[in-house]
Amino acid sequence: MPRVLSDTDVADFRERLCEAAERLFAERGPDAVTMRQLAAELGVSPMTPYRYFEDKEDILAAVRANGFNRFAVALEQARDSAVGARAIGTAVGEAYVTFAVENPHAYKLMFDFNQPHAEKYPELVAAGQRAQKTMTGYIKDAMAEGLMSGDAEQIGLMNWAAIHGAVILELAGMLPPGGARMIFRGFDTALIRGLRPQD
Amino acid sequence: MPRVLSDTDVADFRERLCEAAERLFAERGPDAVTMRQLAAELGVSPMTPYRYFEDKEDILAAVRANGFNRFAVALEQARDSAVGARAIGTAVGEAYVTFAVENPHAYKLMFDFNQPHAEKYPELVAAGQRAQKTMTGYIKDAMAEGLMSGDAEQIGLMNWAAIHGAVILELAGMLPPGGARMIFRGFDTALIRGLRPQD
DNA sequence: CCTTGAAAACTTACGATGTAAATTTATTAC
DNA sequence: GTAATAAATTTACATCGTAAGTTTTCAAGG
Repeated sequence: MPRVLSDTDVADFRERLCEAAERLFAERGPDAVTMRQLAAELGVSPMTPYRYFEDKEDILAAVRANGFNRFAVALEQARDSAVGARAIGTAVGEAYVTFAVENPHAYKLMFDFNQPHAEKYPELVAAGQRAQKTMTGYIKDAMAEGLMSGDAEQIGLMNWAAIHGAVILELAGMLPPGGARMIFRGFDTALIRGLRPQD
Repeated sequence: MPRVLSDTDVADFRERLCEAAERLFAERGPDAVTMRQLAAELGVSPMTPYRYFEDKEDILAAVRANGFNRFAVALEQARDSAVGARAIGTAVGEAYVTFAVENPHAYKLMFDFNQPHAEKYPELVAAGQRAQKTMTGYIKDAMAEGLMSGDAEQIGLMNWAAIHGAVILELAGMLPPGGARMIFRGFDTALIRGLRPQD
């Protein structure tokens, strides 16, 4: 009887709305991302998005998941463009900083630690883990190549924490522009030296 | 003529309001920090705070500055309780992690990068720089003692970024309790080794 | 074709928020 | 006591997310 939305209709709408949200974030800041503005961007009424998303939180989770997937792609490309654990580590770290600096709004949204109930969105969790996996995966390779020794898991977290911390300090305005990249490079060399086997 | 507020009256009110805001943050989360709730906590009408603060943004800036000053005190105490650059570095790092873990809401608010126009609040900037100074200051001493070589400013920021990243990972629930401290200790030893002079 | 009925979209409405404007209260100098 | 004015309150408004109610749209049965 009635017209019914196909799966691709739904997916299309969700995607267009996410794109509009990212555009608003980047061009007009977080305060411009309102339900009414989003609807206006798509030329629909303010309540229409509620047919496609649970609520605004659900929309933000989808945008974050999108961001994490783009982020993961950038990291994976960097990893695949380098040879050897040492070069891969550097390339991935540089790509990490580049993504954060070029997509500050996306990065801030992705890692906003005031986001409640992130665990309720499995797609978001999966996208985050995909990025994290690339960030930390090459540590084991570095150990296999004899570049490092220690607990791979902890060293991976260490490296990830360091870059993340540097980026966040820069995005918070507590570092000069380009500061995060410089700090990463310092880490890159110092950690490699400090974690070298034997001593 | 009319009653006029003394400077201490103003300072008192501002302080009591900041305390109420911190309490609301800690006990009921960010969404509970509304002008009406704040006013109710002080037993005044919702518009009264506007006699003492520009707007809500100004209140949050004051709360953040408060947090940074308490943070700076904790770091300075740690620095003054240890002897020798190596021990000071460890003590300050431990104090950093302790403050963040014991004051998660304050810490999150202080470093919330979604806060716009932070540069408009010189008191906040000064408080942040005060903390930064302690975080990075002992690096020069470490160099004077022959423990490290390199750019002191950059190494200080490096250390800060690493601890900050680890803390944020823990506050975001991505590390087990105590994980940030473990990661910091890993950094502490690895960086000392990696930054040692000559090689 | 037309009717029909449910899905989808829209319109309206509500409570909450930050805060501007208008109003009332309180205090002090004369 | 009274006038003047700072401080506080009350009222009001635009905007937010979204619940509820209404209208539109389109595929199937006659």
